[in-house]
Amino acid sequence: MAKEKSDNTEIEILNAAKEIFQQKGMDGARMQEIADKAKINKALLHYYYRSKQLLFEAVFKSAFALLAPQLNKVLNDDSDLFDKIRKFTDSYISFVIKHPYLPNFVIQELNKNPEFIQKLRLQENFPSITTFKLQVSDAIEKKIIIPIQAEQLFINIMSLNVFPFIAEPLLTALINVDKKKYNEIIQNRKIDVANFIINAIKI
Amino acid sequence: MAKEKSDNTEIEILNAAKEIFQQKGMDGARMQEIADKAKINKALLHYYYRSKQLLFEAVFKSAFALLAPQLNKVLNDDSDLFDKIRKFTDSYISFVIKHPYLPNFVIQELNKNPEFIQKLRLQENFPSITTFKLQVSDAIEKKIIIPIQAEQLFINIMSLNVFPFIAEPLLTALINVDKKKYNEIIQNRKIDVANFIINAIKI
DNA sequence: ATATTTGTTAACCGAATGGTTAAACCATAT
DNA sequence: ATATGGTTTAACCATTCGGTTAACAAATAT
Repeated sequence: MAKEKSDNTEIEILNAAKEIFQQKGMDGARMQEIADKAKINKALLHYYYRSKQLLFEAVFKSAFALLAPQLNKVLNDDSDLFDKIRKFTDSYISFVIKHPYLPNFVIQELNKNPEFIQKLRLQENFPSITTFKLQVSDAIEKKIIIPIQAEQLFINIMSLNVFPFIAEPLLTALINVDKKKYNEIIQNRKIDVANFIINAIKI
Repeated sequence: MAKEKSDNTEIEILNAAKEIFQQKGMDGARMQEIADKAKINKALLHYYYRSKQLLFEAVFKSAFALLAPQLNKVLNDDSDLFDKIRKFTDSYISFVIKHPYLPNFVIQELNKNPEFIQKLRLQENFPSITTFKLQVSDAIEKKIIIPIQAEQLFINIMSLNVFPFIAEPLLTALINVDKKKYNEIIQNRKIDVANFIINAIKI
Protein backbone atom coordinates (compact mmCIF):
# COMPACT_ATOMS: atom_id res chain seq x y z
CA MET A 1 0.00 0.00 0.00
CA ALA A 2 1.00 3.57 -0.63
CA LYS A 3 -0.58 4.55 2.65
CA GLU A 4 2.49 6.10 4.17
CA LYS A 5 3.09 8.45 1.29
CA SER A 6 -0.52 9.56 1.02
CA ASP A 7 -0.85 9.95 4.77
CA ASN A 8 2.15 12.21 4.72
CA THR A 9 0.75 14.32 1.92
CA GLU A 10 -2.58 14.69 3.61
CA ILE A 11 -0.88 15.84 6.80
CA GLU A 12 1.50 18.10 4.91
CA ILE A 13 -1.49 19.77 3.30
CA LEU A 14 -3.28 20.19 6.60
CA ASN A 15 -0.19 21.68 8.23
CA ALA A 16 0.39 24.06 5.38
CA ALA A 17 -3.28 25.01 5.36
CA LYS A 18 -3.21 25.61 9.11
CA GLU A 19 -0.37 28.04 8.78
CA ILE A 20 -1.85 29.96 5.88
CA PHE A 21 -5.43 30.01 7.12
CA GLN A 22 -4.47 31.03 10.63
CA GLN A 23 -2.32 33.87 9.40
CA LYS A 24 -4.54 35.13 6.59
CA GLY A 25 -8.02 33.89 7.39
CA MET A 26 -10.41 32.14 5.06
CA ASP A 27 -10.73 35.11 2.69
CA GLY A 28 -7.07 36.07 2.61
CA ALA A 29 -5.74 32.56 2.06
CA ARG A 30 -4.93 31.33 -1.45
CA MET A 31 -5.09 27.69 -2.46
CA GLN A 32 -1.95 28.14 -4.53
CA GLU A 33 -0.07 29.45 -1.54
CA ILE A 34 -1.12 26.46 0.54
CA ALA A 35 -0.04 24.13 -2.25
CA ASP A 36 3.33 25.88 -2.46
CA LYS A 37 3.87 25.63 1.28
CA ALA A 38 2.98 21.93 1.17
CA LYS A 39 5.22 21.53 -1.88
CA ILE A 40 2.58 19.83 -3.97
CA ASN A 41 0.43 20.57 -6.96
CA LYS A 42 -2.69 22.61 -6.39
CA ALA A 43 -4.90 19.84 -7.77
CA LEU A 44 -3.84 17.63 -4.89
CA LEU A 45 -5.51 19.98 -2.45
CA HIS A 46 -8.79 19.25 -4.16
CA TYR A 47 -8.00 15.57 -4.44
CA TYR A 48 -7.73 15.33 -0.66
CA TYR A 49 -10.12 18.01 0.54
CA ARG A 50 -12.39 18.70 -2.43
CA SER A 51 -12.85 22.43 -1.88
CA LYS A 52 -11.37 25.41 -0.10
CA GLN A 53 -14.36 25.44 2.22
CA LEU A 54 -13.85 21.82 3.30
CA LEU A 55 -10.12 22.30 3.76
CA PHE A 56 -10.85 25.33 5.85
CA GLU A 57 -13.32 23.43 8.00
CA ALA A 58 -10.78 20.68 8.57
CA VAL A 59 -8.28 23.30 9.73
CA PHE A 60 -10.83 25.03 11.90
CA LYS A 61 -11.93 21.86 13.65
CA SER A 62 -8.35 20.86 14.20
CA ALA A 63 -7.60 24.29 15.66
CA PHE A 64 -10.53 24.14 18.00
CA ALA A 65 -9.57 20.64 19.06
CA LEU A 66 -6.30 22.12 20.30
CA LEU A 67 -8.00 25.01 22.06
CA ALA A 68 -10.71 23.04 23.81
CA PRO A 69 -8.43 21.25 26.32
CA GLN A 70 -7.05 24.63 27.32
CA LEU A 71 -10.51 25.94 28.07
CA ASN A 72 -11.31 22.79 29.97
CA LYS A 73 -8.48 23.63 32.32
CA VAL A 74 -10.69 26.38 33.68
CA LEU A 75 -13.98 24.64 33.31
CA ASN A 76 -13.46 20.98 34.09
CA ASP A 77 -10.20 20.55 35.94
CA ASP A 78 -11.06 19.38 39.43
CA SER A 79 -8.49 21.33 41.39
CA ASP A 80 -9.20 24.09 43.88
CA LEU A 81 -10.63 27.30 42.38
CA PHE A 82 -7.65 29.53 43.12
CA ASP A 83 -5.19 26.86 42.03
CA LYS A 84 -7.14 26.42 38.84
CA ILE A 85 -6.96 30.11 38.05
CA ARG A 86 -3.22 30.13 38.67
CA LYS A 87 -2.63 27.01 36.61
CA PHE A 88 -4.72 28.20 33.68
CA THR A 89 -3.16 31.64 33.58
CA ASP A 90 0.31 30.17 33.66
CA SER A 91 -0.27 27.45 31.09
CA TYR A 92 -2.31 29.49 28.66
CA ILE A 93 0.60 31.78 27.91
CA SER A 94 2.82 28.84 27.05
CA PHE A 95 0.08 27.52 24.84
CA VAL A 96 -0.25 30.74 22.88
CA ILE A 97 3.49 31.00 22.41
CA LYS A 98 3.32 27.59 20.71
CA HIS A 99 0.27 28.56 18.63
CA PRO A 100 0.38 32.33 18.28
CA TYR A 101 -2.32 32.72 15.63
CA LEU A 102 -4.69 30.07 16.90
CA PRO A 103 -7.00 31.81 19.39
CA ASN A 104 -7.38 34.86 17.22
CA PHE A 105 -8.11 32.65 14.23
CA VAL A 106 -10.86 30.78 16.04
CA ILE A 107 -12.48 33.93 17.40
CA GLN A 108 -12.20 35.78 14.15
CA GLU A 109 -13.71 33.10 11.95
CA LEU A 110 -16.47 32.51 14.49
CA ASN A 111 -17.36 36.17 14.20
CA LYS A 112 -17.65 35.91 10.45
CA ASN A 113 -19.54 32.65 10.73
CA PRO A 114 -21.33 32.47 14.10
CA GLU A 115 -23.43 29.46 13.14
CA PHE A 116 -20.20 27.52 12.80
CA ILE A 117 -20.07 26.97 16.54
CA GLN A 118 -23.06 24.64 16.32
CA LYS A 119 -20.93 22.11 14.48
CA LEU A 120 -18.32 22.24 17.22
CA ARG A 121 -20.86 21.92 20.00
CA LEU A 122 -21.76 18.42 18.87
CA GLN A 123 -18.17 17.20 19.18
CA GLU A 124 -17.33 15.42 22.37
CA ASN A 125 -14.95 17.33 24.56
CA PHE A 126 -16.72 20.62 23.84
CA PRO A 127 -16.13 22.61 27.04
CA SER A 128 -19.08 22.91 29.41
CA ILE A 129 -19.42 25.41 32.21
CA THR A 130 -21.55 23.21 34.49
CA THR A 131 -18.83 22.01 36.84
CA PHE A 132 -17.32 25.46 37.08
CA LYS A 133 -20.67 26.93 38.09
CA LEU A 134 -21.03 24.45 40.94
CA GLN A 135 -17.51 25.18 42.08
CA VAL A 136 -18.12 28.93 42.14
CA SER A 137 -21.42 28.56 44.03
CA ASP A 138 -19.67 26.35 46.50
CA ALA A 139 -16.85 28.86 47.06
CA ILE A 140 -19.39 31.63 47.59
CA GLU A 141 -21.34 29.59 50.13
CA LYS A 142 -18.16 28.80 52.00
CA LYS A 143 -17.35 32.53 52.08
CA ILE A 144 -14.10 31.96 50.24
CA ILE A 145 -15.03 34.43 47.51
CA ILE A 146 -17.48 37.30 47.22
CA PRO A 147 -20.76 36.68 45.39
CA ILE A 148 -20.16 36.69 41.65
CA GLN A 149 -21.87 35.03 38.72
CA ALA A 150 -19.80 32.11 37.44
CA GLU A 151 -20.38 33.36 33.91
CA GLN A 152 -18.94 36.76 34.75
CA LEU A 153 -15.93 35.24 36.45
CA PHE A 154 -15.32 32.98 33.48
CA ILE A 155 -15.57 35.86 31.05
CA ASN A 156 -13.12 37.81 33.18
CA ILE A 157 -10.62 34.97 33.29
CA MET A 158 -10.83 34.50 29.56
CA SER A 159 -10.61 38.21 28.83
CA LEU A 160 -7.56 38.81 30.95
CA ASN A 161 -5.72 35.86 29.46
CA VAL A 162 -6.72 35.89 25.83
CA PHE A 163 -7.10 39.54 24.94
CA PRO A 164 -3.49 40.64 25.42
CA PHE A 165 -2.48 38.29 22.60
CA ILE A 166 -5.30 39.17 20.28
CA ALA A 167 -4.75 42.89 20.63
CA GLU A 168 -0.97 42.81 20.75
CA PRO A 169 -0.33 45.27 17.90
CA LEU A 170 -2.82 47.77 19.32
CA LEU A 171 -1.66 47.40 22.91
CA THR A 172 2.05 47.71 22.13
CA ALA A 173 1.28 50.99 20.37
CA LEU A 174 -0.96 52.30 23.14
CA ILE A 175 1.42 51.55 25.99
CA ASN A 176 4.28 52.61 23.76
CA VAL A 177 6.67 49.68 24.08
CA ASP A 178 8.49 47.54 21.54
CA LYS A 179 7.76 43.87 20.94
CA LYS A 180 10.54 42.76 23.28
CA LYS A 181 9.29 44.85 26.18
CA TYR A 182 5.74 43.73 25.49
CA ASN A 183 6.80 40.10 25.75
CA GLU A 184 8.34 40.84 29.15
CA ILE A 185 5.05 42.34 30.24
CA ILE A 186 3.23 39.25 28.99
CA GLN A 187 5.65 37.04 30.91
CA ASN A 188 4.93 38.95 34.10
CA ARG A 189 1.25 38.32 33.55
CA LYS A 190 1.79 34.59 34.12
CA ILE A 191 1.67 35.43 37.83
CA ASP A 192 0.14 38.91 37.93
CA VAL A 193 -3.12 38.04 36.24
CA ALA A 194 -3.92 35.18 38.59
CA ASN A 195 -3.21 37.41 41.58
CA PHE A 196 -5.31 40.17 40.07
CA ILE A 197 -8.29 37.85 39.68
CA ILE A 198 -7.94 36.23 43.08
CA ASN A 199 -7.57 39.65 44.71
CA ALA A 200 -10.76 40.75 43.03
CA ILE A 201 -12.89 37.89 44.33
CA LYS A 202 -11.38 36.62 47.57
CA ILE A 203 -12.94 37.68 50.85
CA MET B 1 -20.53 74.13 -7.75
CA ALA B 2 -21.77 70.58 -7.55
CA LYS B 3 -20.26 70.33 -4.10
CA GLU B 4 -23.37 69.23 -2.28
CA LYS B 5 -24.06 66.35 -4.57
CA SER B 6 -20.48 65.17 -4.65
CA ASP B 7 -20.08 65.59 -0.91
CA ASN B 8 -23.06 63.37 -0.42
CA THR B 9 -21.73 60.73 -2.74
CA GLU B 10 -18.35 60.73 -1.12
CA ILE B 11 -19.93 60.28 2.30
CA GLU B 12 -22.34 57.67 1.01
CA ILE B 13 -19.40 55.71 -0.29
CA LEU B 14 -17.49 56.00 2.96
CA ASN B 15 -20.50 54.88 4.98
CA ALA B 16 -21.15 51.94 2.71
CA ALA B 17 -17.47 51.03 2.78
CA LYS B 18 -17.41 51.24 6.57
CA GLU B 19 -20.25 48.79 6.86
CA ILE B 20 -18.85 46.29 4.39
CA PHE B 21 -15.22 46.51 5.49
CA GLN B 22 -16.07 46.29 9.17
CA GLN B 23 -18.23 43.24 8.65
CA LYS B 24 -16.10 41.39 6.11
CA GLY B 25 -12.61 42.78 6.50
CA MET B 26 -10.30 43.99 3.76
CA ASP B 27 -10.02 40.58 2.09
CA GLY B 28 -13.68 39.63 2.35
CA ALA B 29 -15.04 42.94 1.09
CA ARG B 30 -15.96 43.39 -2.57
CA MET B 31 -15.87 46.74 -4.35
CA GLN B 32 -19.07 45.84 -6.18
CA GLU B 33 -20.86 45.19 -2.90
CA ILE B 34 -19.76 48.56 -1.54
CA ALA B 35 -20.96 50.24 -4.73
CA ASP B 36 -24.32 48.47 -4.46
CA LYS B 37 -24.75 49.52 -0.84
CA ALA B 38 -23.90 53.12 -1.76
CA LYS B 39 -26.23 52.84 -4.75
CA ILE B 40 -23.68 54.06 -7.24
CA ASN B 41 -21.63 52.69 -10.09
CA LYS B 42 -18.45 50.83 -9.21
CA ALA B 43 -16.32 53.24 -11.24
CA LEU B 44 -17.31 56.02 -8.85
CA LEU B 45 -15.55 54.27 -6.02
CA HIS B 46 -12.34 54.63 -7.95
CA TYR B 47 -13.18 58.16 -8.98
CA TYR B 48 -13.30 59.21 -5.33
CA TYR B 49 -10.86 56.85 -3.65
CA ARG B 50 -8.69 55.55 -6.49
CA SER B 51 -8.17 52.03 -5.16
CA LYS B 52 -9.56 49.49 -2.74
CA GLN B 53 -6.49 49.96 -0.57
CA LEU B 54 -7.00 53.73 -0.27
CA LEU B 55 -10.72 53.35 0.40
CA PHE B 56 -9.88 50.84 3.07
CA GLU B 57 -7.37 53.17 4.66
CA ALA B 58 -9.92 55.96 4.74
CA VAL B 59 -12.35 53.65 6.51
CA PHE B 60 -9.70 52.43 8.90
CA LYS B 61 -8.57 55.90 9.88
CA SER B 62 -12.15 56.99 10.33
CA ALA B 63 -12.82 53.96 12.52
CA PHE B 64 -9.78 54.61 14.66
CA ALA B 65 -10.74 58.26 14.99
CA LEU B 66 -13.95 57.08 16.64
CA LEU B 67 -12.16 54.64 18.90
CA ALA B 68 -9.38 56.94 20.08
CA PRO B 69 -11.57 59.22 22.23
CA GLN B 70 -12.89 56.14 23.99
CA LEU B 71 -9.39 55.02 24.88
CA ASN B 72 -8.52 58.49 26.00
CA LYS B 73 -11.25 58.20 28.60
CA VAL B 74 -8.97 55.80 30.42
CA LEU B 75 -5.72 57.40 29.55
CA ASN B 76 -6.21 61.15 29.53
CA ASP B 77 -9.38 61.99 31.37
CA ASP B 78 -8.39 63.89 34.52
CA SER B 79 -10.87 62.41 36.94
CA ASP B 80 -10.06 60.26 39.94
CA LEU B 81 -8.68 56.78 39.11
CA PHE B 82 -11.62 54.78 40.44
CA ASP B 83 -14.14 57.17 38.88
CA LYS B 84 -12.31 56.90 35.61
CA ILE B 85 -12.51 53.12 35.64
CA ARG B 86 -16.21 53.25 36.40
CA LYS B 87 -16.91 55.85 33.73
CA PHE B 88 -14.94 54.06 31.05
CA THR B 89 -16.49 50.69 31.76
CA ASP B 90 -19.96 52.16 31.66
CA SER B 91 -19.51 54.25 28.54
CA TYR B 92 -17.55 51.72 26.52
CA ILE B 93 -20.47 49.32 26.41
CA SER B 94 -22.76 52.01 25.01
CA PHE B 95 -20.11 52.81 22.46
CA VAL B 96 -19.84 49.24 21.24
CA ILE B 97 -23.59 48.88 20.98
CA LYS B 98 -23.51 51.82 18.59
CA HIS B 99 -20.54 50.44 16.63
CA PRO B 100 -20.63 46.70 17.11
CA TYR B 101 -18.04 45.74 14.51
CA LEU B 102 -15.63 48.58 15.08
CA PRO B 103 -13.22 47.42 17.80
CA ASN B 104 -12.91 43.97 16.32
CA PHE B 105 -12.30 45.48 12.91
CA VAL B 106 -9.49 47.68 14.18
CA ILE B 107 -7.81 44.90 16.12
CA GLN B 108 -8.20 42.40 13.34
CA GLU B 109 -6.78 44.55 10.58
CA LEU B 110 -3.93 45.64 12.82
CA ASN B 111 -3.04 42.01 13.29
CA LYS B 112 -2.88 41.44 9.56
CA ASN B 113 -1.02 44.70 9.06
CA PRO B 114 0.91 45.59 12.23
CA GLU B 115 2.95 48.33 10.57
CA PHE B 116 -0.30 50.15 9.93
CA ILE B 117 -0.28 51.50 13.48
CA GLN B 118 2.67 53.71 12.63
CA LYS B 119 0.46 55.79 10.36
CA LEU B 120 -2.03 56.27 13.17
CA ARG B 121 0.60 57.19 15.71
CA LEU B 122 1.43 60.35 13.83
CA GLN B 123 -2.16 61.61 14.00
CA GLU B 124 -2.88 64.03 16.76
CA ASN B 125 -5.16 62.63 19.41
CA PHE B 126 -3.37 59.28 19.37
CA PRO B 127 -3.82 58.03 22.92
CA SER B 128 -0.78 58.22 25.16
CA ILE B 129 -0.30 56.38 28.44
CA THR B 130 1.90 59.02 30.09
CA THR B 131 -0.72 60.72 32.24
CA PHE B 132 -2.21 57.40 33.26
CA LYS B 133 1.18 56.17 34.44
CA LEU B 134 1.63 59.20 36.66
CA GLN B 135 -1.83 58.76 38.07
CA VAL B 136 -1.18 55.11 38.91
CA SER B 137 2.18 55.87 40.54
CA ASP B 138 0.51 58.57 42.56
CA ALA B 139 -2.27 56.26 43.75
CA ILE B 140 0.30 53.67 44.75
CA GLU B 141 2.34 56.20 46.72
CA LYS B 142 -0.76 57.39 48.51
CA LYS B 143 -1.54 53.77 49.43
CA ILE B 144 -4.87 53.93 47.63
CA ILE B 145 -4.03 50.93 45.48
CA ILE B 146 -1.59 48.06 45.72
CA PRO B 147 1.61 48.24 43.67
CA ILE B 148 0.85 47.44 40.05
CA GLN B 149 2.44 48.40 36.75
CA ALA B 150 0.30 50.98 34.96
CA GLU B 151 0.74 48.99 31.76
CA GLN B 152 -0.64 45.87 33.39
CA LEU B 153 -3.59 47.74 34.83
CA PHE B 154 -4.32 49.31 31.48
CA ILE B 155 -4.16 45.96 29.70
CA ASN B 156 -6.53 44.53 32.32
CA ILE B 157 -9.03 47.33 31.90
CA MET B 158 -8.97 46.98 28.15
CA SER B 159 -9.19 43.20 28.26
CA LEU B 160 -12.18 43.09 30.58
CA ASN B 161 -14.07 45.67 28.56
CA VAL B 162 -13.22 44.83 24.98
CA PHE B 163 -12.86 41.08 24.88
CA PRO B 164 -16.46 40.13 25.74
CA PHE B 165 -17.58 41.81 22.52
CA ILE B 166 -14.85 40.43 20.33
CA ALA B 167 -15.36 36.88 21.50
CA GLU B 168 -19.13 37.00 21.75
CA PRO B 169 -19.88 33.99 19.52
CA LEU B 170 -17.33 31.86 21.35
CA LEU B 171 -18.34 32.98 24.82
CA THR B 172 -22.08 32.53 24.29
CA ALA B 173 -21.37 28.96 23.23
CA LEU B 174 -19.02 28.26 26.14
CA ILE B 175 -21.28 29.62 28.85
CA ASN B 176 -24.22 28.11 27.02
CA VAL B 177 -26.62 31.07 26.79
CA ASP B 178 -28.56 32.60 23.93
CA LYS B 179 -27.87 36.06 22.53
CA LYS B 180 -30.55 37.66 24.68
CA LYS B 181 -29.16 36.24 27.91
CA TYR B 182 -25.66 37.17 26.84
CA ASN B 183 -26.72 40.78 26.37
CA GLU B 184 -28.11 40.80 29.90
CA ILE B 185 -24.77 39.54 31.17
CA ILE B 186 -23.03 42.29 29.20
CA GLN B 187 -25.36 44.89 30.68
CA ASN B 188 -24.50 43.70 34.18
CA ARG B 189 -20.86 44.17 33.36
CA LYS B 190 -21.39 47.94 33.15
CA ILE B 191 -21.12 47.90 36.93
CA ASP B 192 -19.58 44.53 37.71
CA VAL B 193 -16.39 45.01 35.75
CA ALA B 194 -15.51 48.31 37.39
CA ASN B 195 -16.08 46.78 40.81
CA PHE B 196 -14.02 43.75 39.86
CA ILE B 197 -11.08 45.93 38.85
CA ILE B 198 -11.30 48.23 41.83
CA ASN B 199 -11.57 45.27 44.17
CA ALA B 200 -8.46 43.79 42.65
CA ILE B 201 -6.29 46.86 43.21
CA LYS B 202 -7.66 48.83 46.18
CA ILE B 203 -5.96 48.47 49.52
C1' DA C 1 -25.94 80.71 -25.21
C1' DT C 2 -21.93 78.18 -24.92
C1' DA C 3 -17.63 76.33 -23.26
C1' DT C 4 -15.64 74.00 -19.38
C1' DT C 5 -15.34 71.44 -15.52
C1' DT C 6 -17.25 67.90 -12.48
C1' DG C 7 -19.98 63.80 -11.66
C1' DT C 8 -21.81 59.36 -13.30
C1' DT C 9 -22.46 55.32 -16.03
C1' DA C 10 -22.11 51.05 -19.11
C1' DA C 11 -19.01 48.37 -21.11
C1' DC C 12 -14.80 46.47 -21.06
C1' DC C 13 -9.94 44.41 -19.64
C1' DG C 14 -6.37 41.61 -17.74
C1' DA C 15 -4.97 39.15 -13.88
C1' DA C 16 -5.96 36.11 -10.27
C1' DT C 17 -8.51 32.44 -8.32
C1' DG C 18 -11.03 28.12 -7.21
C1' DG C 19 -11.74 24.22 -9.44
C1' DT C 20 -11.46 20.37 -13.29
C1' DT C 21 -9.48 17.13 -16.58
C1' DA C 22 -6.80 13.85 -18.64
C1' DA C 23 -2.72 11.91 -18.73
C1' DA C 24 1.41 10.20 -16.28
C1' DC C 25 3.47 7.94 -12.32
C1' DC C 26 4.27 4.40 -9.12
C1' DA C 27 3.67 0.85 -5.72
C1' DT C 28 1.61 -3.50 -5.20
C1' DA C 29 -1.07 -7.77 -6.31
C1' DT C 30 -1.54 -11.35 -9.72
C1' DA D 1 5.59 -8.70 -17.04
C1' DT D 2 1.49 -6.64 -16.50
C1' DA D 3 -2.90 -5.17 -14.86
C1' DT D 4 -4.79 -2.42 -11.09
C1' DG D 5 -5.40 1.05 -7.88
C1' DG D 6 -4.37 5.08 -5.73
C1' DT D 7 -1.39 9.32 -6.24
C1' DT D 8 0.53 13.39 -8.61
C1' DT D 9 1.07 16.68 -12.22
C1' DA D 10 0.63 20.14 -16.18
C1' DA D 11 -2.57 22.29 -18.62
C1' DC D 12 -6.81 24.15 -18.83
C1' DC D 13 -11.50 26.46 -17.73
C1' DA D 14 -15.04 29.61 -16.06
C1' DT D 15 -15.72 33.11 -13.07
C1' DT D 16 -14.73 36.83 -10.18
C1' DC D 17 -12.45 40.89 -9.14
C1' DG D 18 -10.09 45.35 -9.05
C1' DG D 19 -9.50 48.67 -12.09
C1' DT D 20 -9.95 51.51 -16.71
C1' DT D 21 -12.06 53.80 -20.63
C1' DA D 22 -14.85 56.52 -23.21
C1' DA D 23 -18.94 58.53 -23.61
C1' DC D 24 -22.75 60.92 -21.43
C1' DA D 25 -25.07 64.13 -17.94
C1' DA D 26 -25.27 67.97 -15.12
C1' DA D 27 -23.66 71.93 -13.02
C1' DT D 28 -20.86 76.17 -13.30
C1' DA D 29 -18.26 79.76 -15.44
C1' DT D 30 -17.73 83.00 -19.22
